[in-house]
Amino acid sequence: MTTLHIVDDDEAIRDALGWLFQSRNVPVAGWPSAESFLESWRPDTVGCLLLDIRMEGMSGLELFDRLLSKGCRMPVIFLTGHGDVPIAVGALKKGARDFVEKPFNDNELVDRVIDALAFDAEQREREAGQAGLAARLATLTQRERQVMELVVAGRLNKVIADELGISMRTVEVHRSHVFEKMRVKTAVELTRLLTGAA
Amino acid sequence: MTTLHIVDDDEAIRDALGWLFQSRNVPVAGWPSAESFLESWRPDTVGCLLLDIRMEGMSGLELFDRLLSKGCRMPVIFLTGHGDVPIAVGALKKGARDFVEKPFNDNELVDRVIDALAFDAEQREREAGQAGLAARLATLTQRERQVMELVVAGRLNKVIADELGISMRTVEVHRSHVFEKMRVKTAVELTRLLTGAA
DNA sequence: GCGGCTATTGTGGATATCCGCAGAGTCGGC
DNA sequence: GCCGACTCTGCGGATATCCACAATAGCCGC
Repeated sequence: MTTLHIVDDDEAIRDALGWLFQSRNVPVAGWPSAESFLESWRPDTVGCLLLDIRMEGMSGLELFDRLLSKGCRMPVIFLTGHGDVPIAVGALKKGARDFVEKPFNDNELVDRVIDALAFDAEQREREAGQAGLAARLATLTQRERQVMELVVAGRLNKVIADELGISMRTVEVHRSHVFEKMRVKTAVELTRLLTGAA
Repeated sequence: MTTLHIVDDDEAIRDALGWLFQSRNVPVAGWPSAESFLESWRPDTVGCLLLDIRMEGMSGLELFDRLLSKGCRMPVIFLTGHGDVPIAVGALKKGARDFVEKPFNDNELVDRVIDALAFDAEQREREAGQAGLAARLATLTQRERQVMELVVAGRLNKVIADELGISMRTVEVHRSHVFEKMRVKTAVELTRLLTGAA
């Protein structure tokens, strides 16, 4: 289980939520403002976000926007005592995970947070696989990448040789280097890797 | 542009919406109840749905559920004068396209409907490609399908022959039949077809 | 300048794939 | 019973792919 980040400018609420989640064995971190969380956020911050909408300074919605533009993919649950439908709809359409009104039912909120944390874990697992892939892709040279793209496009070696204006033999060399670096044995496996198939 | 299906038990609202959308050149069909629309719905019904939540008889939400279980993929916009946040959040999380409160702004509603119609058109375009694929897949025999799966899994012919307990030559025959029926020339192309790559 | 990386090409041989020609057995429909 | 399908198999040859061995050349850093 990873951390639930609670951003709310009301210390009493942060404390109450802190107790609630710690009693359910959900690790919690509290932040008194959108600014403070934004400052401490790093691309490798994991878990989920419980975000109050109305706060002094930056609002929860604005924090959400800023995080999105920074590439943050953590699931976000909005919490608000002033929630209205257009705001909820807008937040969800932008990609928020959930939207809960105060006063909330403790068990329900816990369920939603756990759901969001599970989603985050799954998402990171998926991305971990992609990270290894990206690392292997990074070891390819330009030429190898070109050849790889044509191989994955279904071209035969002779056609690739034509298109790149080099000999078939050279294509074979690059091709085998690609297979080795990408740790596959056939063009089909490589295609599956790059198109993200099971 | 395809049809906007308006489901609302208030004739005055249906009429008003009908005028609004017809003036914007959006074809409209009106339904006085969830039941009436559900009855007339067919898997090839296209466009988008504008659904009132509170109605005599079946509610808009229930209609949505029923349509989903029938495999309906039309984008749905909920319209309600009694909307509250939990309902909106629930509807959107179930896959509704949008959620609008009455009273609404005419231009905004039109924009959202047009957005939903465009989404529906794109979605059907994507599915059209898949339909041709499905048709070709249907022409394969059991054996050809088995061979195809192993080919796409990256196995060599000799391995496939082993796994199926048949000779390599037979695998080659099935393989070439698969290529012919699926209209591809290489295993890589076939893999791309089946994994839905660009 | 030497060593390492990249890109290039060739020869030749082992494997794999693609295909036409030929034949055979099963099963279901007319 | 014959015909059409699906399945199975072998032979041989044309292509394609995989790979070890061998070599040339430019670029970059130590």
